[in-house]
Formats: sequence, structure tokens, C-alpha cells
Amino acid sequence: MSIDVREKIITAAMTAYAESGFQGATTRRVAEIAGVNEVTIFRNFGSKAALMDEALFRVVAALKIVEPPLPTTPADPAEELTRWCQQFRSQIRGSRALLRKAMGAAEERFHEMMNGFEPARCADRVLHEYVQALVRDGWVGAAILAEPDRDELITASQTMLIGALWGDAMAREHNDESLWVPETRAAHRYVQMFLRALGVAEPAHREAALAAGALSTHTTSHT
Amino acid sequence: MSIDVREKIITAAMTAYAESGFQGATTRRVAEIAGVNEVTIFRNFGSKAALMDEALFRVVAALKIVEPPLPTTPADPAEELTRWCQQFRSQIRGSRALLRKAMGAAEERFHEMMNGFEPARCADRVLHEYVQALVRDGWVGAAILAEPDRDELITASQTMLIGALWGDAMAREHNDESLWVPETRAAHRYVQMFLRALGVAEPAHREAALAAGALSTHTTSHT
DNA sequence: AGTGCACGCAAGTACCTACTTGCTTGCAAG
DNA sequence: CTTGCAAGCAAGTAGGTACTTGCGTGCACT
Repeated sequence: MSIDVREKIITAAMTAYAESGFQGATTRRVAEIAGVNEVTIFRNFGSKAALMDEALFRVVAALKIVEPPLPTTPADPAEELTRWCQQFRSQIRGSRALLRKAMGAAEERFHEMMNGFEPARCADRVLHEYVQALVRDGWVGAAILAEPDRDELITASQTMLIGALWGDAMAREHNDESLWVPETRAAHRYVQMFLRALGVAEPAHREAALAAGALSTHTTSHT
Repeated sequence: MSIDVREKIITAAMTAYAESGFQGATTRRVAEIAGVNEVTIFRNFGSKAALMDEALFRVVAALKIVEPPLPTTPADPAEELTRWCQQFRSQIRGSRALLRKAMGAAEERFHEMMNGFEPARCADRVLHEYVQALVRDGWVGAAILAEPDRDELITASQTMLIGALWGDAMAREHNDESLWVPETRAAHRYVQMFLRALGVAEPAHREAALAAGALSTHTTSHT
């Protein structure tokens, strides 16, 4: 049974789908790319829709979970977030062609899949938890904390960071180069502005601030 | 010739395209929606591709230009940007279904169209100019201006704002509600955090700062 | 009244699609 | 050696697609 015919077919389906979308990814083309007879597809998956569903599921699964995840207690926000954002961005970018098609063509299925994963491990949730930890551990600036609408402001900044990463991964080639930060430094810059908006200080400054103020790091560590 | 058959067909094409994409928008369905015979489509546009091209062109054109544009000299950044962002967001949102399909299916054509407009009036350019004006007129905080990479940081914050608006318009329904700022206040919040990241003060505070410093508003008004 | 013109209608062409059927071939375990 | 299973191959089915052709019909202008 060669190595595994199913695997070859699925990756071929991903390729074809990324090139031409669901309707454009003919069973003939998929078979050709996989180096397999067309009937083998139907014997293995039953129908084209079932095959594409499985292929799409895998892509979305690989997309939604960023490894390694953000730590539960921040130590160096700028460094940790930059690494995480770079990883997230490159995951999206790796499947951007397929994602563009799937967002439009398989709207219903795509929606289900995006919501159908263990939420706690999904990228946006992980970021949300991390930012909550930043607030809890006294990283966030007093100016933000004093705002009556601070929760909405924090949520907005998360949306902006995730939006920047998606936009960068998906639309960079659709716009003039001068409107983008060079790819190698992009994630770093987004994180810098994100932290600046939240008033998150450098680790050194935070130590000083915590020592001066009445707060201690470990009082809020449970619950 | 009724009112105008071409118009009816084009709007029908948009509807069908938004529902089912290029391949899914059958000439039969378009004809049915328009209340027109199928052959009339071919007599008027020659081919399905030509029709869809024209429909897509109109949508992209209406999308890329935000009216009213941002002023050339900022007076109240928070107010002006919020209004503009709300408008931009709702323009995207109005065509979000169609855009999702077009981004995937008509990738090549979509790319050409997005780049094919008078650049000076396009949304991202307009924002860019406005931010340059903010810097020029002394709105931006000293902390940012002191950074050696300030240009990249400013570019990054623009990307984040535009990314947030696109993400909000396109993906709001794909995620848990708790991860989003309520629709009515969303644009306002993005702008707040955008200005905070750039260190842009309230108009009142700026007056004071300008009076205290050596800068005057009109010295840098040309070139 | 008469002359175009734009549209409706019915039918048809050529092609591509997902999916099926019946049979052959190779290969691995008993 | 034989049995069974997974894949290849060739041909076919039923249906949908863009697009064409030929003809009838109503309406606007002169």
C-alpha cells in the first residue's frame, strides 16, 4: 500500500485546493498530483466533499494552535510575544492561499471548524489569557488601568495585534511595499506598539515600580 | 429597455457572487435574480467573465475610497479618525461576503484591482498621509519621535489599525463574541489604542505642550 | 403606418464534472 | 502455492455549465 495512499491524496488535495479552490480542485487533478488513480480517491474517501473536509480540517487545526504557547506567567513580554507572533504569522502565511479560498468557498464549514476546536488552546484565547496575566501581574500601565472602559480597550488592542498578523500574512503582497514593515521585523514592531498602547514597561522598570508601590507579585497568583 | 437592464444584471451578479462565488454564480441564477433572460446577459456583456469583472471592479472601487476622506491638517485626531474608521469598516462589512469569495477565487484580478486605483485616494494611503501630518504638526509623543526606528513603528501602528478594521469587518462572526468590542464602539476603541501607542495627546494638552516648547504650529506647514 | 432595436423564448452544442462498474494486476500473509 | 485485499485501468452514466442560434414580440421613434 505504498507508504500511505491516504496521506498522499490529502496533501495533494491541499495543494490543488490552495491553487484553485474547492470547485477548481478537480478529482482528476488531485489524483494526478498524488500520482494515484482517480477511483482510489472515491474508494478511500467516498466523495470529493469528504476528502476536502478532511484536508481543510487538518489545515485549520494546524493553524489555530501556536506552538510553543505563551507562558502562563509573563517574564519578558516583548520577547515572548514577539516569538509567539512570529510563529503565528508564519503559520497563517504558510497556508494563506488555501485559507483565502476556504474563507470564501467553504464559509459554513470554515466557520464550524474555526469554532470547533478546544477553545483554551486556540491562538486568540491564548493571547487573551496572557494579557489577563499581564494585568494581574502588574505589567500594564496605570493610565490604562484607571480608564473606566479598560476591558474594552484591552480587548481592542488584542484585536489589533491579531488583525495585524492576519493582515500581514494575507495581504502583504496586495499592497505597496512601502506600507509594510519589512517581513523580518514586522512581528517585533507590532508587539512593540501593542505593549506601548497598553503601557507595558521594560522588565527592569517594572521591578522598580513594584518595589516603590505597595503591590507584590505573588498576592494575586491564585484563582 | 426597462430602467437599465445592465444595472439590474450587475447588481444581480454581485448578489449571486456574494452568495456562491464565481463558479457558483451560474449565469442562470444571475438571470433569475435579475428577472431577465439568460441570453440577455451574453448579449450585453459577451461572457460571464466580463460581467463578473465589471461587478467586481465596482465593488472594489467603492471599497477603496472612503468618503469623506481624512483632513489634510488634523484638528481633533480622535474624532476624525473614529469617524473615518467607522466608515471604512462599514464599507468593508457591507461587501464582506463578496470580498471573501473574491480574495480567493479571483486572486489575480483582485490583486490588479486593489493596486489599480489612483493610489492617492486609497484608504491606506490616506491614513498614511494623515499620520505623516500628525508627526509634522507635533501631535505625536516625544517618546516615539526619539526612537531610532520611529518610521517602522509608525508604519506598524497603521498596519494594526487597518488590520483591526478588516479583521473586525470580516471575522467578527467567526469568533466568540467575548473576544470583540461591541460593534458600536469598536472603531472608537481601535482609534483610542492607536493614538495611545503613538503618544498622541488630547487637543488641549497639545496646546499647552506646544506653548511650553519652542515649536510653533505653522513653521513646518510647507514641504 | 412602418422601421429598428432590445428583449424573451425554446432548443441545442460541446464540454466538464463527480461518481460507478467490471475487470486485471501486484503483493503480502497463511 | 493459494487466498485476499488494495490499487490500476478503461469505459460509461447522469447532470450541470457557458454559450449559440433562430425566431417571435413589444415598444420607441419618424
